[in-house]
Formats: sequence, C-alpha cells, structure tokens
Amino acid sequence: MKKLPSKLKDKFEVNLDDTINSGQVFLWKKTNSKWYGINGKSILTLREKPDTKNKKQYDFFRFEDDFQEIKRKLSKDEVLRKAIERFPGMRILRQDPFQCYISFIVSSNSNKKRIKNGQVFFLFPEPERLANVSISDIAKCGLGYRSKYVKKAAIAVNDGTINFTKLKKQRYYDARDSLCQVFGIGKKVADCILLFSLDKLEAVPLDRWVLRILQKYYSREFEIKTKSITEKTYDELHEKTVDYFGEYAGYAQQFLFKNERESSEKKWLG
DNA sequence: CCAAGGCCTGAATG
DNA sequence: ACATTCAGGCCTT
Repeated sequence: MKKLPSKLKDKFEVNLDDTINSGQVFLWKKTNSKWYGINGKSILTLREKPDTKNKKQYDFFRFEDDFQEIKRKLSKDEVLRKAIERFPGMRILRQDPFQCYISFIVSSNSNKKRIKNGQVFFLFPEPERLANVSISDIAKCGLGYRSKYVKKAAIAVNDGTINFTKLKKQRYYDARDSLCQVFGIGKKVADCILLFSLDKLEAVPLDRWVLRILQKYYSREFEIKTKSITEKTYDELHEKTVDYFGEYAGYAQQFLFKNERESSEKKWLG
C-alpha cells in the first residue's frame, strides 16, 4: 500500500463497510464491492474510495469535519483510543433528515435484522405522500404498533410542526424538545435523528447498548444507578457524557458502540 | 416461548 | 399540586 500524506489521508479517510455497518443507516446493500443506498431523493453508489469532489458525497460523509482533530480530541481516553484505532475510518454520516426521522421511529424496540432486511429500493417517500397513506397500509410493511407513530410523524412534517431546516439552526436541547413532542419519539430516537441528520454532534443516543458500555468501562466516570433509563436519568447521563467526552460526544458514542457490537458478534461466532 | 438497538399509558410514590 | 418512577403492553421475527 502506498502511503498518502497523512493530513490528506485523514481528512478523507473512510472505511465504508465499518461506516455503513455501525447502526446509523438502514437502506444499504453491497453488491460486487459497491454499496448502493438510498438517501432521501438520491440513490448513492459508493466505491471504497469516495469521490471527494462530488458535493453529495462530500456532504454525506461530513468531509468538512476535521476528522483528524476529532479523533485526536477523543483519544485522551484509553477505551476510546483503542476503539478509534480499531475503526479509524468509521464516520458519522449526514443523512436525509426525513428518512432518518422515520427510520429511527421504526427502529425503536425493533431488531436490527428486520430493519435491515427491507428490500426497499425505492426512493424514500416524501412527507406528503407518507402523511396521506392509511395506517393499515403502513402496517402492511410489518411495522406493527409503530404504524401510527409513522403516520403522525409524517403529518407533523407535512404540516410544518416539524421543520428540519429550523431544527438545524436551533440549539441542541431546543431541537430535541421539539422532536420529542412528536408521538413515538422519545429522547433516544430524538438523539439519533439529531446526530445522524441534523448536525448535532453533541447528541448521544443512550440505548441499552450504550448504557451497558458506560457501565462496563466508565463506571468510575459516570456513576450509573439505574438499570433502565428513565426520563430524568437520561438527561443526567447525557450531561455527564458531554462533560466528559466534549463537543464530539456523538462521535465518541459511535466508536464505542461499533467497537462493542463488533466484539460481541465475534464472541457469538467464535 | 423468549428476547430485542423504546415509547406510551396509567397508577403509585415522594 | 407536582414531578418522578414503575409496571405493563405493544408488533414482529
């Protein structure tokens, strides 16, 4: 392998497999060493090496982030440093907000397999379209009790109650509060939407996995009393993680999550 | 039958 | 009266 100048290499460094398989995107499929995926109104075709001149890809991969600097800032901690070393090319993607919003509502209390198995290779529906589909039609996709959530959420976007452009400009907490008004969105789902599509890198989705990770490696730093997360403990824990990890806490979460998932899968197989 | 990448509801605590 | 917590249910694989 030829060595690239380290600065250039780091800025555009991407490991596609690791990035796509890190629980942040759903509608992607790999065929003949190329990844095909849906992002809102776009179909993206990605080779291992991204096209940095392509604006869609540039935005999608968040190439404007100083990735090198982010990783450097997060590497003060041994656990995180190892996770970053193991997956140095894993990026946080900037997804189409509406797709991200609906996807994570659907993902709640569902399992990974069923989310990823969707053979959906249509463009993602527009809010208006989805807002006017009947709940029973939505349910035909196998969404169960979440069908109602999806419909209501689509309506909220269609009637302007939820405006992604505005949310992007708002402060983290304000944007999160707005999202949590939507039926079917709690703090965890809101944080996913904020981190993966609305540029809030301080959002830290605290799901069961992350909670377990924090208990396992950071019991000293974050004293965690409860087994499950309640409204209030979610906020307390979020504040602690941002205090500790800093402004890029969302990236920290992503590296830790990926690392732990990968280790546990290996254990399973081996 | 159980667990799984939450959320909502209603009732019980302080 | 108020804020929090708790238990149970929920669709699907």
